[in-house]
Amino acid sequence: MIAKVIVDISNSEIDKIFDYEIPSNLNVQKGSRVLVPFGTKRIEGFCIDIAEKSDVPTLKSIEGVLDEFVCISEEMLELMQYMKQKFYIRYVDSLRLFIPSKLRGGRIKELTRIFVKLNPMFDYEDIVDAVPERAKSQLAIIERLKENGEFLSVLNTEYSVSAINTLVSKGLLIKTTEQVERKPMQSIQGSLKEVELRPQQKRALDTIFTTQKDTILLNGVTGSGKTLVYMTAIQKVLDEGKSAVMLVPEISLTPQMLKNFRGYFGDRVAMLHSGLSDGERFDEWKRLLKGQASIVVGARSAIFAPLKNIGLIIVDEEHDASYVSESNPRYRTVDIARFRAKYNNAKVVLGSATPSIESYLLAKNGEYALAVMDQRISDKGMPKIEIVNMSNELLMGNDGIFSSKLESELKATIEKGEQAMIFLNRRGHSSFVMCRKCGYIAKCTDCDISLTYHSVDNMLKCHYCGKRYKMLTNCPDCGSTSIRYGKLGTQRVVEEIQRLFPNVKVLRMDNETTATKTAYLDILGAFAAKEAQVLVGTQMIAKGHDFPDVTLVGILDADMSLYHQDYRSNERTFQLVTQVAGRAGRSDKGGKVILQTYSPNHYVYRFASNYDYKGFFEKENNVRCTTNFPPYTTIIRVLMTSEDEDKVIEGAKKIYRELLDYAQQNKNEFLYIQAMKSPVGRIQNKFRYQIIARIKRNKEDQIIAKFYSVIDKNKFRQVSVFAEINPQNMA
DNA sequence: AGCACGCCGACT
DNA sequence: GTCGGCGTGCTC
Repeated sequence: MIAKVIVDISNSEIDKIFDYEIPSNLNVQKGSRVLVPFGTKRIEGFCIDIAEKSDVPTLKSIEGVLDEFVCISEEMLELMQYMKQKFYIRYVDSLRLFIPSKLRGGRIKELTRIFVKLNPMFDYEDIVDAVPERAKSQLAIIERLKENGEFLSVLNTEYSVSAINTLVSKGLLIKTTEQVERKPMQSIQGSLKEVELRPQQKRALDTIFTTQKDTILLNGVTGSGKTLVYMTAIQKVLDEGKSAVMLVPEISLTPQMLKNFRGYFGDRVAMLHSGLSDGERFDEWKRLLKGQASIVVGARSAIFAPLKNIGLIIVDEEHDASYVSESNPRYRTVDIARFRAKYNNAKVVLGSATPSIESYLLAKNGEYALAVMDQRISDKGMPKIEIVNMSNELLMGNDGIFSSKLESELKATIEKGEQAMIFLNRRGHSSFVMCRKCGYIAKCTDCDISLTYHSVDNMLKCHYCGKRYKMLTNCPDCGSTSIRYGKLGTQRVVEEIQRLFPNVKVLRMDNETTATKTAYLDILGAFAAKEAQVLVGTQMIAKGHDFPDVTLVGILDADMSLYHQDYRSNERTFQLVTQVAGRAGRSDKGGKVILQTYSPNHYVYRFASNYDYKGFFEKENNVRCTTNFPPYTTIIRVLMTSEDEDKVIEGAKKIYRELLDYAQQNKNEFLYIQAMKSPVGRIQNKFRYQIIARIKRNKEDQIIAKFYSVIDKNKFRQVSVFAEINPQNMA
């Protein structure tokens, strides 16, 4: 028999199917991991099929089978083929996503920890006698270990290292390695609360299980009880003997959220997220593979969990950018979810208070079923959003960070002993240019996209077409010289609050203060414990815990993402404002949101302040349609990088020429195609050049395929080339 | 990606 | 003469 093998080397030249003879003594199955001779080396590979015969004249033989289980299912092998044709992902790269990294490399390390116990060669009394009377801590350790040994890591927290080591070197204590069973977040236990479903929740469930469509968009406002709908739906498929996938953005995988699931479903839940060690991940993966767990809760990559017989896949916060993988392999989670749902005859539920324009349009056009929950569970309703015009503040002589309104509200909140969150919008790294007097924003004449200021050459640039403009010295609309560009830091905001309210404790949360994984939870925990009255932060504070005592939310610099050079900036700003506003007024105390902007009349704020998603959608959808942006068109970006600038330029020229040729032959399909230096011209010492095309959608598959084939054909040494579809950011 | 093969310069 | 530089091509 012949095995069709993908070798575990990620290289496009080698991402082919190789044939090997299966020796009769080996049990090689479709989906087995195998060891094969390859060139002069031995290498790991995946058997993706078994065949009777091969066209290759001389074959080598498989040398061994690596695991005692089949690690890639039939379903995943089909998914691999799908990912190849849909996202041009190499076979190996898909396969690597499907299995925990621990499995590769042939060494599955069982978790071992160092265990310390009294040397059983001696009697307890002899050991005590062997220690000098005055070595108090050594005696204490012996006493501690009299009955049972202890893990060294635990012992280290109780006694000094030197005392332990002295005993070990005397041979009175011995160290052994013990296997430990890993159970991530074991301490997290919750309890199930019996909650009656509200009519809207029942209706949503009804839609999920009765619709003929495979995908349901659940548009529920914050606090409408989506989680309960998810859990009830999962319970239902579990009762049918099926399994379920629950995806959340990485940042929402808080202990609280995991607790809910543990409380409801207990041991049937496996978790896959970035906080796990390789070993923990492997253990959880194996529990899923063996069917010991039938629910997986995790971030994006959990969509590849080795579950069988999936009945339901939930994608919470569907609009979140983290569902699109931006580095290789690049894929869209929802597409994978829909593939797996189709294969298993299951349902996909996309939940969000603020669905992406693309998803809502699909729901509107009948591709998805739509379920709406527009009422909050608490009777308080949504907190009122008040828009403050910062241009007026400037006219009144206030050029500070806070408007007088926000300052007085902050004061009142602090005096009442309640909490406030100050949100600083810093999405994106480059800054737009704005007139502080009239709110004029510099935009590209060709693209209707705001320009980005580049301090290096003091120019304004459009990141979509590459057009360059001179930096403004005064406003073309009102002539004011009060032109602002640049960013506001969380640190400065904290200082300002401390200056205004010297006795108030303030916490700060941003990229700098959350360098470690737990720092983020620590800060949120401290705030929840009311150790501080004010929390200042970036996007990070938009999601996460419920803080019942937060009655005021201030949004500074809302415009930052509004005028970011990105066609999605309106959508993102709407989502952000809605989400941040949802932090306020979670309890009976109610709440208030102050939104500071230089563009108080912008429709994003108008709709956001009324929590009018539908209104926003209609408007934004219209804008996308008339300006020819996605989802009505598709943007393709080809990025070429190299340490050698001449080589990238040479390669880019060649690829561009070929693509331009193709574009001219298909003039009707192309709205735009241009080659340029990337907005960030050099990253990690590599020069970056790009080709950007905007195309109509009716033949997009064909055109995208052409782009990939041109890229594939033009391989240059020392130049890496790849394509992105509707890129999330253009750096 | 590795690694062998192979064809040119400067060393014992 | 040969050690070793890295350009080219192959891996069932």
